[in-house]
Parts: sequence; C-alpha cells; structure tokens
Amino acid sequence: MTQDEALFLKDYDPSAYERPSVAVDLVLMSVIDGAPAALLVRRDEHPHAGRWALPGGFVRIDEALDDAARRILGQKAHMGDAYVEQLYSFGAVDRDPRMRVISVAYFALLPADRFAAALKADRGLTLTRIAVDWPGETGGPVAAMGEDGPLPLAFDHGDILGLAMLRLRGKIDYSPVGFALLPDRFTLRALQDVHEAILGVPLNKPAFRRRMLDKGWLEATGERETGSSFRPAELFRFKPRTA
Amino acid sequence: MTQDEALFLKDYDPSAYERPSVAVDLVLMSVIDGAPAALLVRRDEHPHAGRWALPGGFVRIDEALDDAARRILGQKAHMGDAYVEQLYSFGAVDRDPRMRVISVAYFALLPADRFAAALKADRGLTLTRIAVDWPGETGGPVAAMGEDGPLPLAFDHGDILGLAMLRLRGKIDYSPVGFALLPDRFTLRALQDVHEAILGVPLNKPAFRRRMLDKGWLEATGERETGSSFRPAELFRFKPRTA
DNA sequence: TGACATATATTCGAATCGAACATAAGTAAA
DNA sequence: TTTACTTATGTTCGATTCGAATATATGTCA
Repeated sequence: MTQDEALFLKDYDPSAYERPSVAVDLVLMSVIDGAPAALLVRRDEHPHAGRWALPGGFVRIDEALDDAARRILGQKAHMGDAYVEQLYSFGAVDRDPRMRVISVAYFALLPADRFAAALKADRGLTLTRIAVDWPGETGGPVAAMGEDGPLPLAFDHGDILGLAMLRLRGKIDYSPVGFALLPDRFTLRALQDVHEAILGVPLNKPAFRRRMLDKGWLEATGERETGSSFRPAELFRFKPRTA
Repeated sequence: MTQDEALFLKDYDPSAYERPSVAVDLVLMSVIDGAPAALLVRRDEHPHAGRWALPGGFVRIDEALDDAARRILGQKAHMGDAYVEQLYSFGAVDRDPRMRVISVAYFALLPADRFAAALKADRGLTLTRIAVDWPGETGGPVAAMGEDGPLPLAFDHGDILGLAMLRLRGKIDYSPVGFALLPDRFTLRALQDVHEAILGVPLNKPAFRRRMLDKGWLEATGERETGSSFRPAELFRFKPRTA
C-alpha cells in the first residue's frame, strides 16, 4: 500500500512533473466535385518539412479545447464559423519527434465555396481530395490526393484523416451533419451527392428522398434552382429545430 | 501578416508557454441487477472532498494516453484487463479549481463479478447504479445513485458519466461491446438483460435472439446453464473473429 | 407423472427499403 | 408552336426486417 500512497502523493502534485504540450489539429472537410476533400498546410520547417499537415496549434493555458479549435479555424485556416466537433485525442509518445505532444483532433464541415478565400489568402494551404479505399465502416488510413498522386503527410495526420472519414460515414445518415457541407439552400440531388461522396456508394434516389423528407430536417422554400437546362429542382433549407 | 508570423513563431516554441496538465479519467461500467453501474472513488482531499469522482490520474511524460488508461485501471481501480475505449476529452478552463487540467476520458466495460475484489481491496471505492432519465439517445447528465439518493460528484464527472452512457447506448446494438459486460459464457437471456439495462427499454425476445444470432458474433457451446428450476438455456460464447 | 416456467421456434402483419416505372416541368431546337 | 430531351417528382411492388403473438420443447419439482 505504500506504493499506492506514494503514487497518490505524486499525482496530487503534478506540477512537480513534466507536462506534455497539448495541441489541437483540425480536419477541415468538404465535398468538392463529388468527392470528400480536406484542407492541408504545407510544412516549411523541421520536422516533416515539405510534408502536408492538418492546420493546428497549441492550446493556451487559459483557453478551453473547443475555443482553441475555433481560434485555429480562424487563424490557421482563415475560416469563419463552421460546424465543429471533437473527434479523438492522439497520444502516442513519439508522434512528434520534437517533444511530447498530445493532440486533440477536431473536425469541421464546410460548404465547398467557403474555401476559396482561404486558399487565396494563404498559399501554403491546399484542398485535396481524400481517397478512401475501405468499404463501409471498416476504417483505416486514407490518402490525400495531390496532382501527382498521394501527398506525404506529416506526423500521424493520415490516421487522423482516416478517423475523421470514418466518423463522418458513421454519422451522416442518422444525424444532420450533411447540411453543414451545403449552402443555405440546396436541392435534394445536391444533398444526395454529398451523401454519396461521403459514403462512397451510389444511393437509391426515391428512397433517399423519402428518408430525408421523413426525418423532418428539411424545409421546402418553394423556390427552384436556376441555370439548369431541364426541370429545375426545388430548393430546400435545413430546419434547425424540430420544435 | 505580421500578427500571423508572430503567432507562428510562438506556436513553434511551445516550451516558452505554460502547459496544461493532462489527466485520464476512467468510467468503469458494468450492469448489476439489471441496471448500469459505474465505479467511483470517494475524494478525501480538497477540492471536492467528500464528493465522488471517477478513478483517474495524470498522464506521464513518457506514457501514451491508452497506456495511462490501462495503468489507472490497474492502480486506481484495482482491475485487470478490460475492454477500454477512449470517450472524449474535457478541456474547460475551470474544470479543476487547482490548475488547468485537460482530462481524456476513457470508458471500460467489465462483467459484474469482476468488481468484488477491487471493492474489498479499496474501501474508498463504490459501485453505484447509474440513473438515466433521458430517453433514447437524447443525452444529458446522469445520476450516480447511492443508498440515500444521488451521490454528489466531483468536477465535471457527471458530464463524463452522461457521455459514457450515451456512447454505450449508441454502440451496443451495432457493435459487440455488450459481450464485455458478460462472463465468458452466457445465455441469450443474460445478453438481452444487459442490452435492456443499457438501453433502458424492454426488447422483443424473439427479435433480439434473431438479430444476435444473425450477426455472427455468437458461438454456441452446446453446454447449458445450471441451477435453474426450469428449462436451462444454452450457453453461448463471443466469437472473436468473423474469419 | 404432471404442473410449471422458461427456452426455442414459427407465423403473421406492419414498416422500411430498393428497384422499376410513370408522370411533371422545365429548356432548347425544329 | 411543337416536339425532343433531361431531370425532378411521385407511385407501385416485392424483398427484407422487426415486433407481437402463438406454438412447441425441455428442464425442475411436487
């Protein structure tokens, strides 16, 4: 029991012990041209210079984790408000060769058009297609596809991307997260395209329509899309509250 | 852009900044007498002396998060191996009045009989029934019921318990976590009791049996339960691999 | 041997989903 | 003005799943 007591006292005064750094990394996802995509930052410095990393930063001592995620969304990704959700915490000892860093990963979902300004403002950013080579919810790593094949990723950010895709696949058909990937008004076809991109499989159109309308998440606007050379679809809006 | 550069440099040398402490807290869950239960530790010291807390401890500088969870499972909860899964990271600034502590919560699942030795070895431990007053997957806080009503909980541990229950409810019928709450061999009725306790609703017996057998998770042993004064049920075993 | 309690199996109707098909509503070209 | 064309929207039908009810099986115990 003396060992237990010693441990207890040690734990009671953690200031005597070296503390890890805590970072937040952001998986900023969207759907571009029918495929999932994520925002990456080119690393200029050691370690992993030249590789691509998730936007991230260290959590400040007086800043909540969620606040750090939103700050990095603005500072590193040059993005305004977005749907943000905590994903998982990565804590392998050697995941950063410089020092012990525990990373709390978040993922954020945004409509495709929200990336244009950020990409123009910061040339170190890129928006890459995410290639998922596992079916359903098998899980595993994914590839960030550049112009000439998969981009080399820094740290364990490939694992983080893979987990983000897995979480998204798992949530999209029983939670309203898909709407965060679309503009304010959208057609049912656009919503289905988003679901198909995330799930990686084609979906049955009438069944998808029925399911979505039955969930009560959608509100018909009465407006129709413009610019199509065929019958225009009705525009819907996400109904925030089930009331 | 100078502000961005300054931020970049600051982030690059986090040793110059104060680091939070990182702790792991464990939600050790089981099903006792048809109700979910969790292991709590009575706090003797300030802060929250007299309140009940989850077993936890600080993550060491050379220890992975998952390893810390398993160490605390042994040292603080006096438990051997168990199903352990990361739950969520709690990072509000004032969640611990002493100092900034970020807690990575894990939950562990164990059969009811595995708690007896721990409760005898450490009188500061208690195994309390968890009262969930929200239906389905609404989510929210839960109560840890003592002999005379709900126990006062320390820190944000009520929120952690609530999230653990929510996660468990969400996973139990499409993932094989339920088996971690049962001994090696068990009857289908026992499995259904566990599911009903977690979900908080009665289930249809033939449908439950069909679903479980169709999933291919179960292996019939050919043995039967003993000690019943009626027809004994067949004992099943969890089939680890789908092959 | 038979009452009893529960395990196990079967059947049936409701709800859900995928697939095929039918109809509607726009544009664009004849 | 009409017709071809393309996609939106709606309907129907069969397969599957699930809950509920019912039937049968199998052990203990009086």
